[in-house]
Amino acid sequence: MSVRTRFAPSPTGYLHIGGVRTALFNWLFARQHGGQFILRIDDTDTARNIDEALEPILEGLRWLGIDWDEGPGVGGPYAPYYQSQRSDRYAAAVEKLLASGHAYRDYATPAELDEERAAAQAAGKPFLYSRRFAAFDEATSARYASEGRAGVVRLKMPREGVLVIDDAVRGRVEFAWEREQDHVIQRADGSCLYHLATVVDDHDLAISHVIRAEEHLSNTPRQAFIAQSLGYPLPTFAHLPLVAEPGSRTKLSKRKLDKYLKNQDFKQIMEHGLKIAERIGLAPEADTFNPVIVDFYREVGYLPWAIDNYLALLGWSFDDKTEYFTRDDLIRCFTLDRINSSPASFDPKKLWSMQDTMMVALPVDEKLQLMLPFLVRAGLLTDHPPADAVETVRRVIEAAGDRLKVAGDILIYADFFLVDEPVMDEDAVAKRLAKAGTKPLLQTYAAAIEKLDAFDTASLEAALKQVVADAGLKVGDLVHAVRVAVSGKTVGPGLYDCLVILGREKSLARIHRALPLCADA
RNA sequence: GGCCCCAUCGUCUAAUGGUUAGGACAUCGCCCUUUCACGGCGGCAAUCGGGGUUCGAAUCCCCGUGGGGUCACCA
Repeated sequence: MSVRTRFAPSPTGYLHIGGVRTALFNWLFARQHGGQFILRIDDTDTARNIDEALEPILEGLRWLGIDWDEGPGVGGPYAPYYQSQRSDRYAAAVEKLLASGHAYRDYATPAELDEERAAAQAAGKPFLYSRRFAAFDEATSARYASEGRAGVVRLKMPREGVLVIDDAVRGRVEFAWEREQDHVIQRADGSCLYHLATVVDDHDLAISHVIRAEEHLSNTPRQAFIAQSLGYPLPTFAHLPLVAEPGSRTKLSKRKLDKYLKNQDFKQIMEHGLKIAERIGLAPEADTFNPVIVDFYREVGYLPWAIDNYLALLGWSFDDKTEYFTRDDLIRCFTLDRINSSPASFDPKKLWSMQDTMMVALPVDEKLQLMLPFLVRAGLLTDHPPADAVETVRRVIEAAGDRLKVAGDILIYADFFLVDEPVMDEDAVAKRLAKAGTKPLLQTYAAAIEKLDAFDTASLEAALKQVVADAGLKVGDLVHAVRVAVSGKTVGPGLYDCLVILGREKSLARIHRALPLCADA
């Protein structure tokens, strides 16, 4: 039997980092076995704007390189891949379950159900529906209907025995049938619910392995019941450990951003992202600008494979040492039996570190291609920048070296090269230029580099050392001042690299322009 | 609360009965250094508790304890 896995997102408008981990594991498993990875859209509930709410999810997956063999955009032999378009299959399954006595029509009102639930709770007993308004034949149905009651279809769960699931991650798991509710599978309006739909689809699409998060483990009995009642063989289940909050074991949730921001590591990642977002005019208040959502990383300029690689290690490991994988290596190494069963908390610092390592290793040309769009969006470059501007950026990237952690960092390191006049940071000026004695030093250095034969890093450095030596001072007394004078800030690539990239003329102009900011001494 | 799952450094994890319990991130110290960053060297740091089984337990069993998930006409 060929391996077929699926990722079945609901069109919610965003791709959750935990969802990506699930998708990734399904994808890896399918790729390793030469099987198919299917994308199915579980939209049984949401009726409106599916396209709009789905696009960010598809885009996120594409960006991450998680490609699907069947599903939206690519079609496939089992189309359609939207649950909203498969309702006739579900209706047929419901009829079959009704006919075989595995389900029944129920006419209890929500209030009557609440009453039973409250009574059970008062008695300290687990709630189990009495089936008081169940209709097992047409006549009873008709009678309830004539009373104005609306009917749903419920599963008629077994009330004895145990279900044994052999989970690929957790091993043998047992459930007592008597603890299972008579879940609703079809609403009063005839539409079907998730559990029914997912079982029918997994069977119809010939899914061999259902790899999903642990939160679905307790849903498994009702799904197994539906499958068995319909005569379907059970797929292999693999329940993944939850992706938990930083420093905790609670499920990671998009809505708890405020809480996570109290975590220093998380906060740092967010604030760094915000700094970049601000420069490219992104609305940081946007719902999706959140490190729990994949969009955040794409917009800030992370490398997609860094996300994949990091996420692969959340709940899975290859051995005691290997942490960095190429795409092919990961596909080759991945196995279900090395998936962990305890929750794994999301550590933004570890992700950052992998991102850092991968970005450093990236060839300059590739960095350039990733970074240019950020400069365009920030208005520092035009849509089709002239070759000399691109060359400047390339030289900045080389000079900045490993200071560039994400593509968006180019905005912090390249901005002052690309404008006529750098923005002078007040604190930087106060700290490095306003000091007494700085002005004559700068003037002397300006005069020295004006006369330099070769305007290169070695000559610039030698000249600077000569100037401070003549004045009986230290390198630090001048180098910081020059940096602020030409760039407006205290941090950046190596100073001599900056001067060379700017060129003699601009460097001199900037130093002269900064002189009035110095204290008169 | 019922049911289910889980339990090794702060975090991700390795060790599938025999290791001084290993690695990575974070952290701390030192070195390098014109800023920032990188890098180098070193340090701190864990088997939840109690009983068994065994020559021997992080590993197997039981009981506690703790954490988590789930209990919808959501997915």
